[in-house]
Amino acid sequence: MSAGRQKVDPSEQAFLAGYDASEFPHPSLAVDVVLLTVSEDGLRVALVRRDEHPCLGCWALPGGFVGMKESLDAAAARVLAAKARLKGVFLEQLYTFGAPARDPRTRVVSVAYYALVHPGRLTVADVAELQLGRVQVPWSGETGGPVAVLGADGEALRLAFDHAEVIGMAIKRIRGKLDYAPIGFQLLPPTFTLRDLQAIHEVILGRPLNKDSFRRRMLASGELQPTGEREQTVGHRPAELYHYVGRSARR
Amino acid sequence: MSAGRQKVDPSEQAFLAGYDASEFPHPSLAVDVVLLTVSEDGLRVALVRRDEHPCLGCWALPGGFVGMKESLDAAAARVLAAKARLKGVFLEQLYTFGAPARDPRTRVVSVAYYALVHPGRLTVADVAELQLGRVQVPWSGETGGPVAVLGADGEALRLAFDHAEVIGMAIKRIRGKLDYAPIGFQLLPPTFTLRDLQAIHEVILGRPLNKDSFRRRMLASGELQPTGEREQTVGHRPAELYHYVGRSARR
DNA sequence: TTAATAGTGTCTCTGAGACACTATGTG
DNA sequence: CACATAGTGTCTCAGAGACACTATTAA
Repeated sequence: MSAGRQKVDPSEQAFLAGYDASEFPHPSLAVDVVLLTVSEDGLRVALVRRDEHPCLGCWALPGGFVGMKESLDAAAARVLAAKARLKGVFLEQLYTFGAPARDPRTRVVSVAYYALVHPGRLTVADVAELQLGRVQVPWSGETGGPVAVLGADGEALRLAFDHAEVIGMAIKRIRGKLDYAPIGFQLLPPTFTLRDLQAIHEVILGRPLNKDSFRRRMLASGELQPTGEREQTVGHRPAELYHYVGRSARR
Repeated sequence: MSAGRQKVDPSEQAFLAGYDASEFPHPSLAVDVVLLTVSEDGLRVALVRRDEHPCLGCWALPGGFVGMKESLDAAAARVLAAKARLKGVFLEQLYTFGAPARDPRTRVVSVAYYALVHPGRLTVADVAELQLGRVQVPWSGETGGPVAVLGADGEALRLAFDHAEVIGMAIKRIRGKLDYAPIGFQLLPPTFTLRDLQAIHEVILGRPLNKDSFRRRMLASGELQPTGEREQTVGHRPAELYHYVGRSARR
């Protein structure tokens, strides 16, 4: 229930059957953001290096505590702006992780968000202690479970807390939403070819897609509008450039 | 991020860029459970009457605060056991609601869960101040948004806080998951006919379904096993009774 | 001209909807 | 018997996969 805990009178005590008064000190509340992007060699996630205990030297998702007068969405947006200098990107709540021992020091419940962005909008260099790890998904379909993340030199990164699970949950979610929500477009520049879009879908789903069927489905959706322009200098016949116009343009 | 807040040394201060130290008092953390069932006249949700301010006399979702050493899932299960005397029912996290002013007194962030149960397992009489309201969904498909809930005498109930939104989110979620997750079976007794199952699906989706196609789809899924028994005394040809055997039985 | 990819036309296969028909219970 | 619903067989239609073919650009 959503009652506050200012005055705990006997009637509220009775009302909250099963609630132990000794539990009144409440958990800390944080947000963690799974910032995903797709580069040429696959799916990538933004991680920051922890410079203190616990998990010193591990890599963690960008995160922060929720302010008292701040909505959860606002907290996630603030974290994204502070850690990755990003504003106005796709950002959606994912799941809330609250295992009692997920942080060994104290109780921290974390509301996880996921964000999607085109790599062109990301400038890793200007944010210290941030890297884009390569995500390795050890399951197919929407099975779910923890993932591995590889660093620049190909070795697996040590991930902090339950963040391997959190990233896995984000992958599972976007795989499920990919074919009915405008997710792929978030990972592309404003104008793109159908082949670009298919590559994004294949990277997210982790399997090849049928070219013909993909083209038909995308064009039939009415969410794409041809710009009349073509890609430049590609060494072969250039493809038409499209841009996303959303659901409303559907006839 | 999932760091605790025991010792806040300068390096952590720098690490948590954008985090204001004045915000350290953290929000209260609660769980609310959307307990849904399907009776003959439609979808129903369990509500408890608030007997104090704010929203005195309104109807609220069963809920409670999260204990310091209790997982979120455990808190939701505890609430369900305390308020509705239910154990072992389907229970899954839904969404976390954290608008700063959702509770007018103090900041309460609520992790919403939804539970599904067959009405035969519910005994409303033995729990005081609990009623099963009739859910009226004012949108179609998976549009989402708040719902209305009607009391026994047909008038709309005044719902506490943002609980109309929370229930709406639960409906949206189960509509989306209905055809790829074993949700319908949770709302039926262990043994049921295909017509029963179709009625459940129709109530959840809020629209009629094609009988032939529904039968084929369900039988082809391999998740149903005929018991060899038939329903009794129905005034016409009795239908075969099935029970749910899960995904593993798929060939 | 050749290489490489863009884009089209068409065939088949599968699943959903529609509908007719048969089967089997109660009153 | 009539009546109501269970359950089956079959036709059609729409979307996905497969594949052949044409189109268009760079080198």
